Amino acid sequence: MKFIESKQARQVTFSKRRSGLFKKASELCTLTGCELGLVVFSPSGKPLSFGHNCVDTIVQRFLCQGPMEVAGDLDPRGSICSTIHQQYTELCNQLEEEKLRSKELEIEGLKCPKPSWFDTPTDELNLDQLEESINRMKELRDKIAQRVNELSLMGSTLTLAPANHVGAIDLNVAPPEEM
Amino acid sequence: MKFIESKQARQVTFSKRRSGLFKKASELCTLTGCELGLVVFSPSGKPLSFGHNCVDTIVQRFLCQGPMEVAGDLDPRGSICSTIHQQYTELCNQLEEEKLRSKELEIEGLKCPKPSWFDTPTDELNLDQLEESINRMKELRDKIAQRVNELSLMGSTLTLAPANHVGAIDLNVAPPEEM
DNA sequence: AACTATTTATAAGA
DNA sequence: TTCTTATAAATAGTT
Repeated sequence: MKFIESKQARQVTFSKRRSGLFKKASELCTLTGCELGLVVFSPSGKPLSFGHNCVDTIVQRFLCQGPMEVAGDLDPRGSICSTIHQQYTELCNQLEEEKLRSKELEIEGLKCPKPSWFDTPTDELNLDQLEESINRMKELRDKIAQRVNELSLMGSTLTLAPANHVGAIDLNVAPPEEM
Repeated sequence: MKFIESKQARQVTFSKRRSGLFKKASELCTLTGCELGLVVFSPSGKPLSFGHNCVDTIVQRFLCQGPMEVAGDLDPRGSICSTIHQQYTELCNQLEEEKLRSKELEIEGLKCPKPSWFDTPTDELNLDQLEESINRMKELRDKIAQRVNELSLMGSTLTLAPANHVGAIDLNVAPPEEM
């Protein structure tokens, strides 16, 4: 038993034996209830599959994304490898996309503002840091004062609550022992 | 022709017909030079495969986690295919890793704290918000005072800069026109 | 595709 | 599982 040289005879034999093979496969399933998947690429490169639903769909999905018509006299044996190559290329693209996505998310993450000095618990600060906080409060105080003035010049109808009127706010930092 | 009820007879039939099927498949390949992949799960769930390396390894990857008996290695280019398959598997793993990384970065991004009220530009605040700022500053002032006291009780060798000594800090909110 | 001689597969029994 | 054998099925060669 060896390769049939005549292209025509080969095609006939393929046709007969392929249907025989599928029949045998089908019988095996009927008789023993086994699950089975079978893919055959014809000498002209056309994929034919048979099998239990789940197996078949998986095999088909992987091997036969689209109709695999082989143009001209290309070696049909190349078809599977070229399909694999297609899959491989697709995977490469997916990987590149994922990497890009990761990079974007990473950049986004770097934009994430660090928790404000104001929010760090006071009892974890040392004297230097406390001093820094005081200085920042001074800056903010000045800005607020400027903004209050700005709003009053604009004739805002809103006013500060009595407790926050000018001169009524004591923000001096005074240790308890001197209070 | 129907399902064989007897478990034993079914197993025997499976064994015989399975080898017959594989033989037919093999003959089809020899005679027509087609490429072919075949997977059968025995009634006991054991996967058996036949085919060209190319098809076989991929089918294995998709269908079989467990050990597998492989019959048939008709493709002399098997080593090339198995290399491609190795690369494919590796790519799959890389892709999974990337996806995991993206997911982690995404979760990290959601943890990103919102910018503190303190950091919002003063000149975008209205009187209510300014008042809120003043009140928060008062809270912070008290906490800082408490912390300064705490540190001095602990006998810290560090001290506040002269400008921030008790009584020297004027954090009163005073509009410029009254300064 | 259909026919038929021949080969091959396989069920049942061992 | 393997072997045997009677029978059934598949198929190569032909039309």
